[in-house]
Amino acid sequence: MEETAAQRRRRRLRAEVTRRAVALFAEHGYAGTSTEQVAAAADVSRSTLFRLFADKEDLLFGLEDDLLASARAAVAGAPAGLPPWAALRSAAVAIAGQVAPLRDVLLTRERVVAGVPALRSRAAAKLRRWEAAFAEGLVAGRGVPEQDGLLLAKLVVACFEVAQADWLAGGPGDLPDLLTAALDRLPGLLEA
Amino acid sequence: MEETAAQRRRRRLRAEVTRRAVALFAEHGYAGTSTEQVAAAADVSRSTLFRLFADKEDLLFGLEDDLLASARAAVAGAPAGLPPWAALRSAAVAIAGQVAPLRDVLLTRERVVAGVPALRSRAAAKLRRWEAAFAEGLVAGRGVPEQDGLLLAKLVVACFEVAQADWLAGGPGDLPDLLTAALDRLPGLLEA
DNA sequence: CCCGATGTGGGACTCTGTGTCAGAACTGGA
DNA sequence: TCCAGTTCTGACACAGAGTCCCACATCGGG
Repeated sequence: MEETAAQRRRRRLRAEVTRRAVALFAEHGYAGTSTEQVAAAADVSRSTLFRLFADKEDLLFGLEDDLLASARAAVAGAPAGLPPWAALRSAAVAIAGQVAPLRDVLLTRERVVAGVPALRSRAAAKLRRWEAAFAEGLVAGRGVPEQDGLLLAKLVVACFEVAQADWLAGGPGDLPDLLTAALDRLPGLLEA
Repeated sequence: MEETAAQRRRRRLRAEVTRRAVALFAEHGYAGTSTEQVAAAADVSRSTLFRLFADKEDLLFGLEDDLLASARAAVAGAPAGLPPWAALRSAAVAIAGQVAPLRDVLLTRERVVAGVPALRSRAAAKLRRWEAAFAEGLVAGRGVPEQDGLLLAKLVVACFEVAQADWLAGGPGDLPDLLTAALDRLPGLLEA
């Protein structure tokens, strides 16, 4: 099943609407921007808006969904000889490289999300989907026990999160390097 | 500042309303239960309901808030000689002991939350508040660097979560033991 | 050219969450 | 005991989110 023309149009429309919505939120605040205003700014009806996005929050979090699938694949597809943790590391670093070009959008979103508890919940949920994706890659592609897979995934996402916060805040180096540094710090922390 | 009579009454009222709300949600589903029905079942007005709880979701998640503060204290108050990770471990195991008697309520809640994405977001956010509490205990009470504290907190919460899932699902042993087991498994996972 | 399927806009509706307001209940003090 | 100030409560009105339904446009295949 290739990708139909309709699907392609839908994706482009989603991306465009997202772009304008984030801009509006950044300017007038999240609560201060109604879905009607977003719809108007994006030249669609409110009906269509809710057909494209599950809810208002989805306007902010629908961006990196493509990467989720590739995360799962990257874990499962790592060299077969690698032990689980090493495979996970390499996959995470690879994803980090793909996240890099999104820095500006992520920064803007971060600023909007920070002030709204409901959005921070949603962000947390998003991270759990990352955990699930990594875990599934380990379990399905490498036969890692389910509990161990989930635990490992949580570890790597925790490092990712810390590294990304550092990176967005303007820390030195690019995201993959910061992530590697965080991952390397892990064993030492458990001993101390 | 002792606790005023008004504060005590408010807490008891909150607990009672929560009890009835969870029961309603379990019976008719979360979406299928309006805040008006909850208010009626709890013999308060809708106004009062929203004065007691921030929002509808809070009816499910306001239960363990007391434990959050005690988590922070438990970390900061662990024996001064203990290294950070060991202090964190002992605090977490202590908290696990206090969670144990809530098993039934937690199970009911789990069943309601499982089917509603928005509630799962909220649950994720709740876990992050635990992370923040543990991290703050480490940073404020023991001078651990902020990033390390957050990372360690995430590790311990990840273990807690895995252990609690196991415990609620009927795994063998009580929560503190399961938590200890998960914590012990951590170093091995990083090497393999 | 027609026809069914899919996408879109419009509008009505329910429910959540906020704000206001008047009155009830409780407080400490004369 | 009564009074004045404060706090709590219920009733109501309102804006916005999200759902539903229907009429209309648009498009690809016979």
